Amino acid sequence: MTKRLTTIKDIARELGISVATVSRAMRDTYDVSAETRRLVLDTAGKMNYRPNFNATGLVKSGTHKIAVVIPAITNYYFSTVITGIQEYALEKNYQVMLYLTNDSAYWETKVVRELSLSSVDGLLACITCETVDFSHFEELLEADMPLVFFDRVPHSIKTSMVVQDDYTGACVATEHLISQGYSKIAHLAGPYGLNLTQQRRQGYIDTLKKHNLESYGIIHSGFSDENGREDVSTLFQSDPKPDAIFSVNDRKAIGAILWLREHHIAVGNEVGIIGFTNDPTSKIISPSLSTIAEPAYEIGRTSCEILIKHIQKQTYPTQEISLPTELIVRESTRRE
Amino acid sequence: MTKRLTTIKDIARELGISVATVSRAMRDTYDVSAETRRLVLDTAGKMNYRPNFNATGLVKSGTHKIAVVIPAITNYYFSTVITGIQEYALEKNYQVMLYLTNDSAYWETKVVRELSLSSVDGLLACITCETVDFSHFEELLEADMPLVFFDRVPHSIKTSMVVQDDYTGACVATEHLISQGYSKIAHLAGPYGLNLTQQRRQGYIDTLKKHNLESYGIIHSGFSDENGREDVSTLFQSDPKPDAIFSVNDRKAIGAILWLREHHIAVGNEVGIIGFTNDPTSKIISPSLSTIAEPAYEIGRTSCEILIKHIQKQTYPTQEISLPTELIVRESTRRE
DNA sequence: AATAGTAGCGAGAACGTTATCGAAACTAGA
DNA sequence: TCTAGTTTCGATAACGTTCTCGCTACTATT
Repeated sequence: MTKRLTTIKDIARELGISVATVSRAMRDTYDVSAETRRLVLDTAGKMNYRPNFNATGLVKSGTHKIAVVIPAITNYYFSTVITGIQEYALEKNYQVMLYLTNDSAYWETKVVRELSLSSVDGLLACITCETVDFSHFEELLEADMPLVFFDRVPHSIKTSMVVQDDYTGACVATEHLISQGYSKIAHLAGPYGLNLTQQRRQGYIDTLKKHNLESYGIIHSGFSDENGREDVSTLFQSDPKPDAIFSVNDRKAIGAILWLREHHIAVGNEVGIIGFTNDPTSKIISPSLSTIAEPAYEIGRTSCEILIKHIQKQTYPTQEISLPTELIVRESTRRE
Repeated sequence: MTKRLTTIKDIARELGISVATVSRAMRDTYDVSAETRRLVLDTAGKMNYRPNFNATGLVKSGTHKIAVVIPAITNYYFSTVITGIQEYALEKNYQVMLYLTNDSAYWETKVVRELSLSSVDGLLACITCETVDFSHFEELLEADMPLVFFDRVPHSIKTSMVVQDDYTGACVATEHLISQGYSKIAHLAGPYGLNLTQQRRQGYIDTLKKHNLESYGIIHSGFSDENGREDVSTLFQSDPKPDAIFSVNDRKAIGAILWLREHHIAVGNEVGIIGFTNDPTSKIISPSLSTIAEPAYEIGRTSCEILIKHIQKQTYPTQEISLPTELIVRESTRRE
């Protein structure tokens, strides 16, 4: 960037008017005649003028940028959420800065702490599996930084958040398994501490109780297909064995299917499996995976929408939004 | 952001010294005693000081930000590339701004044009399938904006770019099919105009010629599994039918497998299929998909590395880097 | 003891923009 | 013709940094 860019000073000199007038003409105008306005806009175009965001940000103390802090983007859910965020932000003329925490609490606090308050107008965050201390987020709130959480939300912080309806989704999933004739149902749960693993687990437990069924095991672990593989293997090494599995997400369910397939256990007929997410691979795997579809794109859009409302109006009230999920039936929960 | 943040003025007033000294003490120091430096750093920590990037950016005319312009992030390759970019950028204390073009040339030019030169130090781009006019990129180069392309690169612009070795990868893929005993090989190609579809297609053509084989059809279309589905269906409606397929990417290959499976054609035994990417679903689908693995993460890292070198040294020479690929053999190219 | 050199610091301009205040020029009312 | 009001604009001070000078006080050299 050695070449000097054209500034409003250059335009002012070119036209023989003051910088103040040029500045006024640029924005939605008052106090400036239609003619000079047109003149300014024309020469600005000719001189290829671009506003200097550092300068405007300095004086208005607001950059049109929002930060997104997220564990990863290499899976369907997160990448779709980000797509939703991005699209809404661009519509509203905000730019998004991306920070990957790699599901490490250390990186999360580091990133959030070093996130200079002056460089973004607000923050959209999805916490890691490990995060137990939220002081880095609380510091931001104390400095009046708008902050909204999505998907993985902390229990203790009072700010806006948007999630899918995890509890009802889990209820629907277990209900579906039961209605298909499965009765010995186990649950592949998510990592401890996360709100969504609690919700989905509780939905599972409550609908079992409602039908006077008992759980055939709950195993907590990470979100990967490898985790699902391991967990289903320990589940099937002990007696009595389950005849159905509700998995906290699709990736673990897919790991489970892979393991069962290798051990010649017929998925669907012998043991039913349902996941959560509606990852595209869930309809590619065979047998295809029944699942609870999450509105990932909408979660991205609405959380961004709420954040921008908070940014534009400090008094905007804290909101907790829960978006509906949808049952998608495929082969993995079908008997013959 | 109503609450006023602490500035170096506040620190200066607190300590009874000048802002200049505080500013010097903050950075890697010269002209400041060890004691005042320690003092400044201490009170800066106590007062929770964060540098104002707008101010530093304004005077140094450099934000520590880079922009990434990419068609989408909802697939394995792109999301992994971004992860690589992100990690290297964070190591070097750069922040990344994300712009999704949704594979639309209109959005690409819009985003790139409106990208204020003052808001980022450099640009990392992967063009859309549609892009034929590159003037929006050329304008940036004329303004001395560092710019490096990755994966999908334009043919006509003289700037740094990093790609995988598409040509050799395609050669290895077709070579593998031939060595497995397939001889009637078709190619599911990418969209016209893209450099990588040309390279992979040429690798396919050249190794066929080398073995005195003729092509059993080349069909150009998009990158989705739906495209693969459609193309393989038209391929198998006309005679003579191929006994193997080299697909420009894994998603199309997966679409092809799905179609063949539905039509009871044995993938592997009857017709061999090989893809390109090493998408995780390629080992989940059954039969599992042989493929050419792309170094997505490394492409992200090295393109970011080169961009930052360009940013830090205007005279850094233009580079064209080609990273090696790797053949991964699975079930889809195995005969009994 | 006189001079030169250096370490440490302060004053003030600059970066590009917006905001405040007031000045000119014009219009309208009497 | 004078006054009051309005429209359009210019000067100038901010915003929070960095950077260029230059000044002081101390150390080293002769």
